Amino acid sequence: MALSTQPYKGARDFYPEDKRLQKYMFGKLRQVAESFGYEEYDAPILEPLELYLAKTGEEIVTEQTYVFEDRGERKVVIRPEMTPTVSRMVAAKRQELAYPLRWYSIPNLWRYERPQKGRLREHWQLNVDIFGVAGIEAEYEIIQLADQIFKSFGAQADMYTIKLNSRKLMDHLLGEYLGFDDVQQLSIAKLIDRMHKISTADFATQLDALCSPSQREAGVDTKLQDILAAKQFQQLPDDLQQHPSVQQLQMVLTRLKDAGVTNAMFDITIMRGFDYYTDIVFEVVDNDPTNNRSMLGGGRYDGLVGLFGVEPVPTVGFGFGDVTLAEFLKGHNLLPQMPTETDLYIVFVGDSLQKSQKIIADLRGMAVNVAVDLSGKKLGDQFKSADKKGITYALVIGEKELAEERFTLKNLKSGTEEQHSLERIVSIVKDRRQQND
RNA sequence: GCGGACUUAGCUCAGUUGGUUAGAGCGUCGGGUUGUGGUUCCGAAGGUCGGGGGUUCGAGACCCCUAGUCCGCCCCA
Repeated sequence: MALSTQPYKGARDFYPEDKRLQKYMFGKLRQVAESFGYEEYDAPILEPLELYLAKTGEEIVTEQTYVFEDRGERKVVIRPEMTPTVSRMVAAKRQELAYPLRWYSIPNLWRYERPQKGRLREHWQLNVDIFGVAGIEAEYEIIQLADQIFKSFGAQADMYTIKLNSRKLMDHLLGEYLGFDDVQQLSIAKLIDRMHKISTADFATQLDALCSPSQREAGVDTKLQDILAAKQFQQLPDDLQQHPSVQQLQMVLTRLKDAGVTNAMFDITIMRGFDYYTDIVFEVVDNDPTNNRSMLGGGRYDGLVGLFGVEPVPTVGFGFGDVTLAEFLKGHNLLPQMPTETDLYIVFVGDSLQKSQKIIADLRGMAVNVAVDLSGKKLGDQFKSADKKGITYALVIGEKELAEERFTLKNLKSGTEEQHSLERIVSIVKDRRQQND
């Protein structure tokens, strides 16, 4: 049995054309984050198991992460997410950092589960966080940044929707307002989370099953369904409209609108899991019905840094996975041509390779990316090879060119061919590269 | 962890109710007289039909197991 050439389950090989796409996407992400003053950080891919146990149940950690014992008998996890790590880093330097702290990273993350559409075992995820701002200015800035990412890829406002909700609102609604106990709240929250996946009738049935007989009698379940049908704040009962969390959501949405973000809306069904979020949560979903899933998600988590035994630091952040981003870009036809980094492919007539070494070095010295044909094949095959690599320009060097110090530059896309000095060739080749950027 | 579909050449696939040496297109390689490719012409290589077991005179096809891929569920950081 021969060795398998497949990559590990749920992980991807990045051939140069795949890596080019990744470089393009990450480049834009970095550019936008940095334009808002966010600084890039990184951390080890391994973390001690305890870091995740503190925040999540043991089951989810041991069943859905890569966890193992190292040679020193330490329990180690390959990080499934970045938030605990960045919280740890901030806590470690709690006193000496300048707030508000604006950080971002594009970590490689792993989760142990069965791969499916838009969800692999290994992926990259942009993480953007702002630390030290208790007010909604933080939400406003972070969501604006998220929106700017989509715009930077050329997305139109009708291609995606930014949905906001508040965990405080939901806690108040399910707890004080409707009177569900803690266990019920958790189950109902999970039910609401997958509300869009099931039919209204199924939702009603499952909700009914979670209510006590007296709650059913009082019509609590229908009351909740009515509220969940609300598309705007005005459709909420007056009591809820007066709740501070609603006021805050309204303010964030108003500010976003003023900033030209027209596709942000209130969506009471957005739950964002159920772990560390403490207040406003948000998601960006693809409007393409065939990819109707959340691409980017985040919210406020004011409690995490404090878990490390330091004064808590209010935080708002989001994560944005590379797989869902790529699907969005493909689905909406937003991917540009991504040419190779190689500017020039040098082909030889006869045995001129050795005599051309200085010319090649000079070209590289002038910041041209030069690949040299070493095949010794006939000229036509050398052109074929350059074209297959996607390189636009081929430079022919033979006895004639070496003697005249004028070289034949062939554009392989158009088929045209001209003789120029080395300096002229450098400027032509660089012009083309700038047009692509 | 559970369920469904799929797996034939490097890639995309065809292969009739089980019947001789398993096919196509694209790609790859070689050639069409030694300084011009991507279009064309000629030719070639390339497959224990995912792996193992079974039924049968005979299996790419039928049955069982197993691996992998994809799609759902659970879960979602």
